[in-house]
Amino acid sequence: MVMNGKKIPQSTISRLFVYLRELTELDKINIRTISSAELGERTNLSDAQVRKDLGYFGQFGVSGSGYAVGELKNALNNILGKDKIWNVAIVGVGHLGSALLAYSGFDTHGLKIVAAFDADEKKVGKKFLDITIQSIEEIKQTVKKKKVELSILTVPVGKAQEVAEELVNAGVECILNFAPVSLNVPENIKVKDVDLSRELETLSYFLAGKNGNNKK
Amino acid sequence: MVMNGKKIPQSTISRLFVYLRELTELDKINIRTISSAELGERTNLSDAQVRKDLGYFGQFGVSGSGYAVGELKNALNNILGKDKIWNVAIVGVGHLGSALLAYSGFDTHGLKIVAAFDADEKKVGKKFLDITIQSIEEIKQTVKKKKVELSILTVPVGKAQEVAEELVNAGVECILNFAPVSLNVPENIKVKDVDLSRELETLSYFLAGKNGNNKK
DNA sequence: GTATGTGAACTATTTCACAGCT
DNA sequence: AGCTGTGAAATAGTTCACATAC
Repeated sequence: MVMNGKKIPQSTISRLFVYLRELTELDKINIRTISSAELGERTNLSDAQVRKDLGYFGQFGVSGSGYAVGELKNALNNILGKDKIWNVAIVGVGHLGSALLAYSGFDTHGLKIVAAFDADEKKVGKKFLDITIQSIEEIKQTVKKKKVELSILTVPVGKAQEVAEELVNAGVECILNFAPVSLNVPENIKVKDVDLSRELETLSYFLAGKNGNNKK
Repeated sequence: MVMNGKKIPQSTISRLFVYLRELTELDKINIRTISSAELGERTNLSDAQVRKDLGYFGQFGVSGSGYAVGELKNALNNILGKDKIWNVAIVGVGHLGSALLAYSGFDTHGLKIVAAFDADEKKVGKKFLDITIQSIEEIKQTVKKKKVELSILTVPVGKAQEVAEELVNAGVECILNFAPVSLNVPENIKVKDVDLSRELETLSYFLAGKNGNNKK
């Protein structure tokens, strides 16, 4: 992406959320200022990395003393669009899907689960907290009615492409895909893959000692 | 990492697993050869990327015709150390932990869950399939006894560092960390972070339209 | 003195492009 | 003719290092 003519790495965005989380903690325990070195220490990143990341968005620090925790927190909240609450749908209420449904952490991140879908007729109609599981056929109308903006895809590999198309068709623009398959969707749809087996496999590869180093 | 004097990107390793998965499918449906362009098509990667990745490990292709599916599959299985089965422990049997415990996909990836731990006394002793949940105190002896090589950390943020240290102390060298916190562990321990909230947050940031493009 | 902000240098990774093999 | 293998070019991302601000 581009900002003020500078290109901002995707990884910078991801780290901003980490800084924000840390700043929120610091704020709670009444720490008022922090240097890039300290913030880096707490997040396992270099001081230069912290400054560079923040530098893409403006000048938040004070030479000689560091960053004002509260101010920087607010700035990041603003930059990251955390003022808004996003409506999320979970598609596929198997083990992983129901774990995510039950996971309470999302609210604190501006994400609200408003719907859940499953192809299994036996599951349809069941309630999970305050969400009633609906059938896949109802995706389109529910996405519109509940203004779903983001969806989490936790269906089996074989169904993933098909369901993804249904979501796109219904107007969803962002998909967090847990199926270990590459989804083919239009350019304007943002897909993020989370492939748990692959993460583990990659780890085990490194464990096998076939690598030359062990750096993170 | 280094191989034949060439440096191999971490991301190449990760993609190798994707190729392997695809090749296994192709093999099942009796497709004998495939070009880098076709394999790239199926995995949403460029032909050049496919060839470059494979090129780090040797010459597997035939000019003019492509790669022999079976051969390449075997080569990758070998390179990635998928001949071995890795023993995995899950620490923290909450929603996510139990979803992973129940997730059957691991076996097909050479990963075998051999133990599960939880701090909650009420959960200790309960069985999940053929795994009995043990208390955190038993980590050290069980890791040794069951030869746990890889662990999945699904405990609350506040406990993560402490439990990670216990795992390291018990001899575990690889941790897949689901807690949204940076673990401080010795250099030789391989940690991979999977931060679900962060993935979603990053997606929502892009959804907010504050980015300049929508490329994946 | 201490810590930021930022070009410049460095490192990593991807894409290009084409010689060479079948 | 078609497709690989691979240096070279291009692009992306990180770290350095220092002038500048408080």
